[in-house]
Amino acid sequence: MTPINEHSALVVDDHPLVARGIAEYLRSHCGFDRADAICAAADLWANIGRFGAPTLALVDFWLPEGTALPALVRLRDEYPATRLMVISGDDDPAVRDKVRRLPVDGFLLKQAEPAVFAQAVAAVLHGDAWFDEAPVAVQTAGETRNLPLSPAELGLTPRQGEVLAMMLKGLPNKRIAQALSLTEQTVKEHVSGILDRLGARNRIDLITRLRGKRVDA
Amino acid sequence: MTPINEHSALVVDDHPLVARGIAEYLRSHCGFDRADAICAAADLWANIGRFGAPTLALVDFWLPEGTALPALVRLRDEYPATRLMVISGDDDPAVRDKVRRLPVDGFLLKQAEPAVFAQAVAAVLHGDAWFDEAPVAVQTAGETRNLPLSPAELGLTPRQGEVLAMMLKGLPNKRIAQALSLTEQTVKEHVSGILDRLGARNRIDLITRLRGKRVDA
DNA sequence: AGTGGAACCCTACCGTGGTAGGGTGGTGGT
DNA sequence: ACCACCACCCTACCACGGTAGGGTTCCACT
Repeated sequence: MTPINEHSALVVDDHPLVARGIAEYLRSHCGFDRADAICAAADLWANIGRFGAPTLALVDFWLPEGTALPALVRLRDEYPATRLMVISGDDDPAVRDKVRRLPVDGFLLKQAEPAVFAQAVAAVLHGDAWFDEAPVAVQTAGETRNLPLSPAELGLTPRQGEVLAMMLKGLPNKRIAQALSLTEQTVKEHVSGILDRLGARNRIDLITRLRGKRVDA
Repeated sequence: MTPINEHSALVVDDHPLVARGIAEYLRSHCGFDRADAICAAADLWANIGRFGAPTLALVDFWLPEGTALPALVRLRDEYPATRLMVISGDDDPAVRDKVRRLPVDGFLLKQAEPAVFAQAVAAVLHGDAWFDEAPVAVQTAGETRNLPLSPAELGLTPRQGEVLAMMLKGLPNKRIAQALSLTEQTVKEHVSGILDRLGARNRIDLITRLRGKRVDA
């Protein structure tokens, strides 16, 4: 088994190279004698069985199987001495919230600077908690992080594209009409055309089908 | 400047540790003499100015500023000898599509196995194209990759939660009613309660506001 | 015993969404 | 000159969504 003062770490992330990169960093810059990279929760238990409980476990919130929540509570439960940190790539407030209620010692965004990373790891090893603050006014995720579709690639006319874009913002026909200086009726016809082309029964069906997507002008 | 047969690489990714991890891997496993990690498109030009154009550039599709598209076309334009690969963390078909129309030499998912990574890099260096195939039946992104909200944390009654969940799927009142064995009218009242509580004018407003979110049971 | 809320049902009313079926004018292609 | 397509306008009709009244049961809390 591991000697008393040896520091070992486990990194769990579904991106093999990311896990390896972080593990490597822990070895070279954070004074760990051993750091293993793991890609699935299943391998986690196997690894612990072989090498014993690590000093620190860094676990990605999103794993291929879903969230890491069950794995985290089990880890905490079975190996209470292991320090637990959660890392995440996307800065979703809901994720922060969930993590804060979890029995873990720290939370960190993957886009953190290596120096911050080292600082956080040191703090957690020392017995302190380390929770990343939300960066101010960075509302990337939902809005910026998806590609606008062009009307053409949906088989729509330019005008239909404009109407669709406004529909997806939740605007009613009347508002669309006045925004485009049209009759409500003309808008309705564009809407009918769009629904027909995209195979949706009504605008709600359309919106839910295209949920999260955007269309440009 | 760099000697003729030396291989240098540039890795651009907004997650510092990821960039470093990949760069490290390129050095240790892919025969690169030099591999720099960069986090923003801006630093890219500075680095090239200092060390010359790299043999290979690995660029994340999503950068803090938005997509890497402008940087990619400029790279290809100004340094046509540099082999260009795009990497991405999320497997969005729209991203694949955009990349395929780009003047780049390869595309790769970050969750690829290191061995695949090495293989792809070797192929591209050799002058071949390397485009990752979409994994079959992995529809993670949109669906699985967000946390369900509980009715309670939205200030809703359990029943309202059930109705809301179905509303967000785009179901009309009538369908919801028969699914829950209710009168359409009763559903309407739940809907009114939900709209009222969440401050939405109508269900479309509601759906667009909560776009991408899910609610459980 | 009384109060309040949640869940359920009812009738009635009205605004919006969507379809049908008609029309005009402009543009690009053959 | 013709056709096809797009964009725009019109009237008329009906289904759906949502509000506003009214009501009953059951349960939890005081």
